[in-house]
Amino acid sequence: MEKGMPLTAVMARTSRLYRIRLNQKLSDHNIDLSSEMCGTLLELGKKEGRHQKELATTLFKDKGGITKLLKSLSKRAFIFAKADEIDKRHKKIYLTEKGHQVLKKAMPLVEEVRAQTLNGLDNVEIIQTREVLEKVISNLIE
Amino acid sequence: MEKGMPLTAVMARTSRLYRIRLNQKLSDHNIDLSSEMCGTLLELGKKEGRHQKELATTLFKDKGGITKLLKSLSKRAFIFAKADEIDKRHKKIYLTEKGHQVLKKAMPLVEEVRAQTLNGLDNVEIIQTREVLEKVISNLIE
DNA sequence: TAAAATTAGTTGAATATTCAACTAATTTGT
DNA sequence: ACAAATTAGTTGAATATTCAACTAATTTTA
Repeated sequence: MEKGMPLTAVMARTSRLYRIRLNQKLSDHNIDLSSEMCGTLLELGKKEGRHQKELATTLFKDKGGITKLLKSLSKRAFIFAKADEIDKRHKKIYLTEKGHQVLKKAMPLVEEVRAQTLNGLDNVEIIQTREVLEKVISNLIE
Repeated sequence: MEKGMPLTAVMARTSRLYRIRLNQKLSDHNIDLSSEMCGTLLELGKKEGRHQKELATTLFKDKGGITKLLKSLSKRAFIFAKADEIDKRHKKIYLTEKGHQVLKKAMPLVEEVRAQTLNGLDNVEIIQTREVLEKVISNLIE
């Protein structure tokens, strides 16, 4: 890797490579999910019926982005939405049975890629790296 | 930031935020460049006449991606291409006069955003973080 | 040297990102 | 109560990402 490359470029490259690896792993197992879709199902797996807005925040998507992502997942019949009866601006998002099934198949693959990603790193390195990235994030947020 | 969030998600978020900041800074100064286009001009500023393929490698784009990026820059008349007379498969890429001018305006803004990004980090942190990211990259490359 | 493999680049499709304009529902301020 | 502001979500446009199919030029190899 080039010495002068900015840290942000190294980060961008790393996250792109991670995404490629996970996409590949899922596709190798004939799972019709992108890594972003997969991340969304993982969040829904933790707790269903969450508001679309809350999912967007958790997944760091803007509101346009989450709309498109959920549309892809709906098209594949992995999720469905209900209006929140109390505040009709909100949509509550649920996994379908098919969504539960695909998530169950995807989870160990996500874990495999995560393990590959962190292979040979000790906890101290991981924690310190997170701390630096979080400092950078707070520098970049207003 | 959520404790359980994977390191790769933190990286993705960080590089997205960086890109947003730079896009914003450029647009605030009425510079018609995205952060990716800007990065491309910066590379060309170091050395012109480079092969498209070489630029792609340096910028971590695939060949489809670099084609589209260079097309955007051509449309704005910031670059032009010549066929390599020795190996006609290659295209050599150059900055136009307009490209040189916009690069000159953009450079200090890139430097501002870089400084903002790294504000409060010491060199040791930056170097260690790069090392961790490079380990992750080598884990993810085959 | 002719066929096969490789390399550089283009294009199109699907997804992803970012932003701005828009609608609809709810909350706030007076 | 009602106008104004806010909030959730959709849509469309431009850019960006990833991959696969394709062309054209060059190199390998048998």
